[in-house]
Amino acid sequence: MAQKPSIPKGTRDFSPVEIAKRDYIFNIVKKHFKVFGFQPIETPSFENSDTLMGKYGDEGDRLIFKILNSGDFISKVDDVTYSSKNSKSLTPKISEKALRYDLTVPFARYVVMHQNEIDFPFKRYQIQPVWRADRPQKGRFREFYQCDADVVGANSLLQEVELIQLYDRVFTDLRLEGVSIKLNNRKILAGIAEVIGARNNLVNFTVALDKLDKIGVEGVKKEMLTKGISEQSLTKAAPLFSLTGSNTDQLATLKNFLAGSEQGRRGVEDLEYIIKAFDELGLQSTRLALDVTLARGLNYYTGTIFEVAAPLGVQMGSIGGGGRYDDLTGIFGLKNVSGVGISFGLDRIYLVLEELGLFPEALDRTLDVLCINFGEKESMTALKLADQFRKQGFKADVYPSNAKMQKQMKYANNRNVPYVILIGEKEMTANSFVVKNMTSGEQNTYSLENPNEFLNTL
RNA sequence: GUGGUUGUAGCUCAGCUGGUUAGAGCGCUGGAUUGUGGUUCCAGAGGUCGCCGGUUCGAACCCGGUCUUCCACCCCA
Repeated sequence: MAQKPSIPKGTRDFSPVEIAKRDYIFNIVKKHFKVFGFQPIETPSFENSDTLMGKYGDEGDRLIFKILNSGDFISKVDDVTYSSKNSKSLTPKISEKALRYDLTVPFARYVVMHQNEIDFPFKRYQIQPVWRADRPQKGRFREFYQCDADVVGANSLLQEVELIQLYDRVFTDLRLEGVSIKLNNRKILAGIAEVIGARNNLVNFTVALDKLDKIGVEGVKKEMLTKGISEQSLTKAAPLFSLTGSNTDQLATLKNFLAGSEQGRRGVEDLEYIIKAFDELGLQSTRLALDVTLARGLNYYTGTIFEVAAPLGVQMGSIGGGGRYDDLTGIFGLKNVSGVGISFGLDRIYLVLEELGLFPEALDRTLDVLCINFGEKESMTALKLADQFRKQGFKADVYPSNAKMQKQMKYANNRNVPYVILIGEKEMTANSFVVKNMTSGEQNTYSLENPNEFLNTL
């Protein structure tokens, strides 16, 4: 008996319309990647486990899909490990490969392995699926695409400025208005922790701070207290919970607040440079917003932190993120190579565009003309005509069988074909073809000698 | 990984405290219409009620497990 087929949790099939929409986004993103001078690379879908494990924190390790070794792997496990029933110690003995969790760490690995062939600064983009053994939710999948652009080997903040421009160009081109690019700096977060006396608790402090817009001031304070941050520290941090005003105003407040921390001051300088640059350069459709509560990717970001929020009113987590990491390739033995990069969350951008109805209508036009099949002789003539159309780049097809007219028309209708071509006995003798406009219902006759007369109207 | 939620026809969903043969709309197939779709009318096909087990004279409905969906945590694109 045939069983009902299914696909794993958090994965999806993509139908033709969906592919057309995905390609639409891909192509726009790619176009701008190229225009900004980025070059594409690809890396394997799976890596050696030690390349990935330990790079994303404990939480990340848990979410990495491990690949079982081939062969009789279990017999090679020593008895002690085997009977310990401890997943953490057993896993490395039965699995030495894992599915890629993001594109940044594999890129770092790539840079180290190919350092002698690469001309630095190296700007690369990469569009490939990644896998996370997460629990799915809306806009959260276990297999999804990331589109990354990173620059390695350049310390200059000019890169940050360019990456923000890149975000701006892509979202403008996608006609997605009201996107905000949130900006912060790891050095500022470290500076704050230093100033309020929570230096040893930086990660807990920032993770809690990151939730400000979600759980409110009281919620954040509560979480910080339970994570061992003192009452005095919280009192000192109070001004941060109510930062308001323009980016410049906030920077001024921060500068003051962080005067006692060298690291903090450097972070402020970084942000100041970037924000000032945009006073001069301007942005097309996005908004740049300083946000000290932003704390992403703390496991490797060391400088700038980016996060892109969908337009107000759209219920969706971040649609992009990125940052600067001074030491990423250091893990793989290459010191002093700075990197900065951004990522587009393709699947989420898709959902946002869908929700706002921003996909061009033309995307579902998968066929420009369909020729009705009237029989053997007629279909041969139709095929010749279709061939001429195809040679000129139009999407043309001939219905494969001499089915009932009604059925063929219905097929054309369901496929959203704008023009149907009829070549029957009458047309054959007159050496002509009839074009029916499926929107208006109008019909026009053209000569088979000169099909361009019709094509020129398309 | 923790807590909750969902699953009935291809799709969206009804289905009473557990009681004969599980329904609707849309879609599909055929006909009205032998060269005209999208509108209309008529007829028809299509369901192991997610899966496995239990309670019961009797289960779509109650219980347990499992898979899936969505949500809140954790974390994150």
